[in-house]
Amino acid sequence: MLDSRYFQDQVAELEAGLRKKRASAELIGSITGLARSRRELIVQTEKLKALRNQASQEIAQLKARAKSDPQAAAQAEAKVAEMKGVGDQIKKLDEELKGIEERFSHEALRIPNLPHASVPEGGDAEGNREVRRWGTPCSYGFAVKDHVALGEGLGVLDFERAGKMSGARFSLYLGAGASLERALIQFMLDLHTREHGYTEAIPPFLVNREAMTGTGQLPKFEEDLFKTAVADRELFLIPTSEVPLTNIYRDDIIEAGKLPQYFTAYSPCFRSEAGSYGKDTRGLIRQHQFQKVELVKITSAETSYDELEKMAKNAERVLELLGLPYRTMLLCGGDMGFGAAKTYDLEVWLPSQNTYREISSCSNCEDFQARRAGIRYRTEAQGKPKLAHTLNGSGLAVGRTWVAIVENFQDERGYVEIPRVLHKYLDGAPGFRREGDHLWMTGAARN
RNA sequence: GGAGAGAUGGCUGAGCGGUUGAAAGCACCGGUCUUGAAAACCGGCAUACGGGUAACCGUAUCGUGGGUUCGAAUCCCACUCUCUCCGCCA
Repeated sequence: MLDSRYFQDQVAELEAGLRKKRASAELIGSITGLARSRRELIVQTEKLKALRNQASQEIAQLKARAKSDPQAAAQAEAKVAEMKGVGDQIKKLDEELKGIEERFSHEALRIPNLPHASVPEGGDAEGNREVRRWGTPCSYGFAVKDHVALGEGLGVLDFERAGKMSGARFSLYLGAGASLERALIQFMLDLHTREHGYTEAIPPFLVNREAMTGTGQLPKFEEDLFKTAVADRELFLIPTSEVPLTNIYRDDIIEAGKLPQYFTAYSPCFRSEAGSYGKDTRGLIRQHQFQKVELVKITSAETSYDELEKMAKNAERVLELLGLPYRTMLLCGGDMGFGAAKTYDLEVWLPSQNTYREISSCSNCEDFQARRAGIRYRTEAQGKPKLAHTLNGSGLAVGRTWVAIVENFQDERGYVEIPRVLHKYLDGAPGFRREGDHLWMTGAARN
């Protein structure tokens, strides 16, 4: 949620920001009027409440004297009668205010974050700016296969059986395929906890409506989520562990000196993919369930942009250690997500598609999530709490990393060479074969 | 799933329906004293919203939501969560 000053005194800035983000200016709609009515109603009801509080004290004092002073008793009765109407009036105004507040937050919660000044103009991916490129795509002396052909060929990936039990956009990894996925998770977590200073977490994978609202998935994007309702209890499957990790400090005040906080977690992620019909229907690229290692930072307002740069580097490091060519894109306003003020996307090279595909997205949400979720911090022991800044990034999407490894490191036999940093996790595992210094995924672990 | 107990400020813990934002203690911060520290003493110490250039003022908040009342931490109802015991389970 945005600072309420944008709905009152800084409407022009709000409009400019929304324009840059290619968000409809209709979003502003009635919100400025609602903000004004809200303020007026608050002034009105609070005046009445002050009157009532004062009268209540007078009544208390009069009643205390009433035993010995019949006049005081009569005065108390009169005061009570007088206040009867005021109470009703307050109740009426409170109801009216509640209605306004509901409409106000209904709209305010649906307005996206505004982009940082350094975000380029642009309406779609065309407007993104490449900031870094690493590695050189390999040239192959044979016809490259995509990861589906390779995975099914090795017997480590089975979409047909996954479909039988769950439907389209689900996958079944088997044998060496599952081992590779698990090794990637372990490798990423080890790297981020041991070298990048993140605290590992295993958070809940089902969260409530408040948590989803805190990070911005709700109320606007409910149709993108899987929801469970068991015995009247409403829970949502997380679309990313950004949600539980960021909510660790929901409604908290973090004491001075405890920032920044870094968290990393592996989790499955669940997305309905409503509205992506026909896109990426083949393979692991777009699934209802996928695995991800997430990075989340809670920082002070002063350091969040430095921390964003570091976070993007942390994610890039994973690709570099795996030897996967990538480029880093600074997203333009129109291509950014709802809560982000600035986003870097990492895109990995996929030979079968002859292009770079998104594998990580690192964003600074500034205080947008913190305001919704009530995440604050103190700069000094006695200081006023301030809204924290929250950042999140993939470190990385595991399924897509699996795809990139299988495709980039395939050979003519249809085997996949395993990057050196993964050897310690996979050497000796069924479905892998050592040839000198090299380790290959050869599949055939299945009977 | 069954039975019971509870939820008050950073923590512990009082609180007859009426100056209770809330006693007391601890913790924390500032000061006096001290060569320094401790002890002792004095003072301070919640958050949000609204008004005001500001000093400051007002309102709300005692798990959450409703109700009764001129007035609710205190009474009533519903819900949530926590703890204990039994059952079940990884």
